[in-house]
Amino acid sequence: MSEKQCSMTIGVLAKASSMGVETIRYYQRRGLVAEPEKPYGSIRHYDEQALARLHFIRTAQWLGFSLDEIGELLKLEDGAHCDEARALGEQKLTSVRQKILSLQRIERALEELVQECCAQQGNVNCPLLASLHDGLEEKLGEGNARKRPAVNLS
Amino acid sequence: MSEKQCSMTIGVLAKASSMGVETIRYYQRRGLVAEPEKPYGSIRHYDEQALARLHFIRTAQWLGFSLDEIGELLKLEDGAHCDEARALGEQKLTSVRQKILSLQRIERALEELVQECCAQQGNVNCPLLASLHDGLEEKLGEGNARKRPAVNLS
DNA sequence: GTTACTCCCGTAGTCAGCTACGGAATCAAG
DNA sequence: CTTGATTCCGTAGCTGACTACGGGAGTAAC
Repeated sequence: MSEKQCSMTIGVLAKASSMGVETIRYYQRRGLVAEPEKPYGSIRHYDEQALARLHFIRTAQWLGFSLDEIGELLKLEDGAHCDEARALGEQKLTSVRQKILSLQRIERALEELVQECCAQQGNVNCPLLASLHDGLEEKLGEGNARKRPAVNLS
Repeated sequence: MSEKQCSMTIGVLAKASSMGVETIRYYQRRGLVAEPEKPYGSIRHYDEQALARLHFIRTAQWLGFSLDEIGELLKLEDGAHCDEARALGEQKLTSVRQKILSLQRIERALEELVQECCAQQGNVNCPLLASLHDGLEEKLGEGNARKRPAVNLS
């Protein structure tokens, strides 16, 4: 179970990790995954460790770490730098919490706008569009109106 | 107060809206802001309405609307399409709420990881890094492990 | 009337994280 | 030994929202 065929081509590795071949090659170029030496012929072979690393990358990515930050984490990989890893985790936690707060403010504003639209059906004046024109200061309390998107909603 | 100098150059408009000149020109190219005819000479002049539109764009952007979506909203601008505007608002509200849920799951996972790191200071084995290796299935309940970043934390 | 700033316009570059393309080499099956 | 899939490698394209550059023209101040 922990020792499959310790020799996958990149295509097999891609399937095993459900990533694209090109993605893995991209990670190699970024230095996140080592390129194994070409053993015989000229085709590289990958082992369980490579698969584990892809797993690591994907999990960290899910937690919101960028590829650069994942690079940092991988430098601490031996487990001896718990403090640094924790610091990175705490930073990320802070940014996640800020993002949640921003989104909750946005949620409340949108909620109100949509409700107002529901309340006065049939009227010609749309309160949602009106609020976009007039700004949302009343709805948000001053100081909350940011210049740029508070959050990337993809 | 509502009628300043009804004739700003793009530079003045940029300052008034605290956007860059290039940004405004970009919005013109995208069709979000009208290019006024060149009146005398060959320099365009903008009025309060242009400023209001930039305000609209920024507020909508803060709410998480993309420039494309803002284009949609602007097509409804006369206020007669309250239903469509509300529908767009509801869609956005749904995606905001999903994003909040994702972030809260991430928050919980990070919280636990950081706490474990704090709990066993001085140990060689870092539980945060270990979890990234092993995956977070235990911490998240199966089915939550997404392939790609759940959220853009910029 | 000269200097210095701003505007106009098109094009191209930036960031992140991929994704695609094209041509040569290699490998496995028949 | 040929066919067809896969790999290798470099380079280029994609998305979204800007941001920068370069050269020419207009405009304002002294």
